[in-house]
Amino acid sequence: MSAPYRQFCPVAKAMELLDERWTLLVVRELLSGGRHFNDLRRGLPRMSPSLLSRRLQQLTRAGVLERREEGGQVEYVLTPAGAELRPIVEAIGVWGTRWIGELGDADLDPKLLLWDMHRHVDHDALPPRRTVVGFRFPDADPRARDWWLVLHGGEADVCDDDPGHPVDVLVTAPLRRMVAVWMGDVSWSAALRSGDVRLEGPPELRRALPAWFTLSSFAAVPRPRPVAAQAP
Amino acid sequence: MSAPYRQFCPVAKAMELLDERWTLLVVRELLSGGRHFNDLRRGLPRMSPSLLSRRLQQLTRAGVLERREEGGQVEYVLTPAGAELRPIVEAIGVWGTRWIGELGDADLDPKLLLWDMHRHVDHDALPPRRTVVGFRFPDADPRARDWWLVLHGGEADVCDDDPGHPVDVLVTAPLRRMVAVWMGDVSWSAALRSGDVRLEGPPELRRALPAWFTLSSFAAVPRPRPVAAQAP
DNA sequence: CAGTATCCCTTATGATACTG
DNA sequence: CAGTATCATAAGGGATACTG
Repeated sequence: MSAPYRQFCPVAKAMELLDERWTLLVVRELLSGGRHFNDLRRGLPRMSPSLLSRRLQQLTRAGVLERREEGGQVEYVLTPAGAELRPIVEAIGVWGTRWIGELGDADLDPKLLLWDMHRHVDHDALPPRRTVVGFRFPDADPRARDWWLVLHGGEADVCDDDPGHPVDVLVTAPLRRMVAVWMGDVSWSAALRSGDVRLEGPPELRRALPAWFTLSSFAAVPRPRPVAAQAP
Repeated sequence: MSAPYRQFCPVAKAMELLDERWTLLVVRELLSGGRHFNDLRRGLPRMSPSLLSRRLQQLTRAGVLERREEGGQVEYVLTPAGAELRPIVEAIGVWGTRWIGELGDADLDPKLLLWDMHRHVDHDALPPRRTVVGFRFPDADPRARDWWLVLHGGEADVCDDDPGHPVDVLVTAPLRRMVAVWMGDVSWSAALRSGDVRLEGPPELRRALPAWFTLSSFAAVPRPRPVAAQAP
C-alpha cells in the first residue's frame, strides 16, 4: 500500500484506499454483478491475477467486500460499505463521460466492448429462440477482429471463436464507431444511415437488433454543451 | 503519468487522471477556495512543491483547472469540468466519514486541524474586536504543541508562533479529542463535560467559543448504525 | 476455477536545495 | 510568492509461470 497522506480529512483517508491503481475498477466490476475471481478478470483483462488477488484482499481488509466460500464456491460480495461506493463510481463515470475527450486507439478494446454488451442484453426483446450475433471489426487486431454473442434462454455468451452455430445477424463496423454507438455518442440510426455500421441478415432481425441491447449505463448522460458560438 | 488502463469505460478513463496520488486532494483544496500555489501547499503540507507543481500542470492539461496570471499574480481556477468534481469529492468525503475507522496517530496533524478551522470561522459570531484563541495539544510533538488563531475583521490567521497579542481563550485538549470534536464524532459539550477539552478565559468567551467555529463540512454526516446487538 | 509465486524494472514519489 | 532542479530510493505493478 502506498504511503498514507497523514491527514485526518476523510477525503484523504478514503483516497488512501481508492487511489490505488485498479481498485475502483474492481469495485466497478463488483457493482456490475461480478462475483467470482474469473468474472472479475474478464472485466479487467489487463490486470494481472496477482494484483487482482491483492486488491481483493485489501478491499476485504478495508471492509468493502467479503469473501464467501460456500461448497467450494468462492464469492466476493460487497458489504454495506462497498455498496455505498456505487454513487461514487457512478459519479466518476458520469464525469468521465462528460469531460474525457477522444479515446485513444489503445482504449478501444473489443473484448471489453463485447463483455459490456453481454451484460446489457435485453432478453425480452430477443426472438424466442437462440440468436447469434456476429461482430466484425475490420480495423481491429486480426486476433480480435471477429466475435460472437450467443443469446439464448436469458444467457449471453461471448465467444472469440466461432461457436459453430449459424450467425443470425452480422454487425460490421470500425471499432471506434461501434464504441461510439455503445457509449451513446452516436445513435444506432445515425451510424447505420452513414453506413459506418452495417448489419447483414434477415431484414426483420436487422431492424430488431438495436433493441436487443440497452446501451452502456453512461450512454444517457447529458454531454456538456459545447461552448456556444456567439450569435452574430 | 502511470500507464493507461486501456479501457474505454469512462470510469477507467476518469480514474487515469483522478487515481494518481494527491490529485483529488489538490482538487479538494481548490474546491475549498485555495487559489494560490502557497495556499494549496498549506493544505497539503506533506506534498512536495515539485509534485504539486506537476499535478497542477496535469490538471490543467486535463481541462480541470486553469492557470491565470494577472499582474504578476498567479491564480488557479477550476474550469466547469473541475467544478463538476465537487460532488465526487464530497461523496468520497462522506464515504470516508462513514466507513473509515479509527484514525492513526500519524493522521492527527495539528497544522491541518488549525488550517481547516481557520476556514470555518463564523465571523458573525465573534466579538466585534480582535480575538485570539490559543490551542494547546499537550500530547502533540513539542514543535506543534501550541497554536494561535487570530480572528479579526473577517480574517483568520493561523500562527505557530506566539503572535504577541494576549490570548482571549485557551483551548487545551488531547489532539485526538480535538479532532474528534472537529469531525463531529464528539460534541463540544460532551468533550467539555468529560474534561477532555478545557477552556480557559473569561466565562462569557468560554461559553461563546463553540459557536465561533462551524465544524468540518463532514461533521453532520450521519454515521452508519453500528450493527445492532441481538435482542436477548 | 481460484488463485500464488517470482522476478525484474520502471517510475512515481519524497526530500532538499535552489531561483526569479 | 511561485515555482524548478536534482537525486536516490522504494515499491508498485506488469508479465509469466505455476499449483490445488
